[in-house]
Amino acid sequence: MDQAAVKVIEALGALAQEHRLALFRLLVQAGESGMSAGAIATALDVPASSLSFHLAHMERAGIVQRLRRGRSLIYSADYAAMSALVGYLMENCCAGDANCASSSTCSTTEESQVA
Amino acid sequence: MDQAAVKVIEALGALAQEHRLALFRLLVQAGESGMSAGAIATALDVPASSLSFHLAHMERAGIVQRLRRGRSLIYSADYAAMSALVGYLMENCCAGDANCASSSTCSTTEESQVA
DNA sequence: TTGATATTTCCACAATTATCGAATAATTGG
DNA sequence: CCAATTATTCGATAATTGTGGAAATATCAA
Repeated sequence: MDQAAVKVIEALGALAQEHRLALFRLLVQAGESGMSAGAIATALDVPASSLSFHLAHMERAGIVQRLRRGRSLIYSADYAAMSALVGYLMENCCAGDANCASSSTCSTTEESQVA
Repeated sequence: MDQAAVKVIEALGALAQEHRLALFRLLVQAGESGMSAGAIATALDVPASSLSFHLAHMERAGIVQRLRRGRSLIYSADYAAMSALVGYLMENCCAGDANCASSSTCSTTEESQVA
C-alpha cells in the first residue's frame, strides 16, 4: 500500500465517526478563525476527554490544524486536505473517457495532490 | 444524529479501509460498465470471502451498485453518492463568506444532496 | 507564587470491525 | 439433470476503535 493511500485512509477514517463528522462540519462552517476546544465541546456536548481524543485523531490525520492562543487551543478545518482527498478518490475517473457517466464529479480529477 | 449524517458516516467508513479504498478507485476507473466480483478479486489479490465482505459493506453504504449478469455479479461506483458526500462535508462552508480561504473547495457546497 | 482556567494524557473496559477457510447458494452450458 | 463456475454466508478469532473519570500539564492574571 502506498503512502498516499495510507494518508487518505486516515483522513476518511477520521471523518467516519459521529462526533468527528459533526466536529469537522462545525469547523468548516467556522472558517479560517477556527474554534477553541472548549467552544467545540460546548457546541457538540461531548466530554472533554473524549473530544480531546477525537481532535488528536483528526489532527494526526491532517484534516484539521491546531494553534495555541493563550490558554486555548484553536482548531480549524484543512480545506486543502479535503480537496486532495476527493482528487485521490476520483483519480483517472472512467479511465479518462470524455463522455463519462458523471462528468461533474469526474472533472475534479487532476486538480489536487495528496501531500 | 440525523439520517443524512448516518448515511455519510457509513459511506466514509466504507471508504476508510485499505481494500475497500483500492476497490472503489478501481471501480471509479472502470466506469459505467463496472467489474465482476471475480475480476476485482484477481485485480486486488484478496480472498473471495474477504472481498465479498467488503463489497457487501460498500453496497450497504450506497457507494457502489450491483447487478447480476449471468453467473457474475457486476459492481460499479456510484458517482452521485460521491458528490453528495462532498456536498455534505462542505455545507455552508465558511458560514457563506464570499472571500473564503479556499474558494475552490467551498464553492462545491450547495450542488448536491444526500439522498 | 498561587489559584483559576483550558485542555490533554492515562487507563481500563466496551463495542465494533476485519480475516479467511469451509460450507452453501445461484446460474448456466451440455 | 449434472457438473462446473461464480460468488455469498457462516463462524471463530484477531485487531482496532471509542468512552469518560481522574490525574497531569500548560498558561495566565493578580
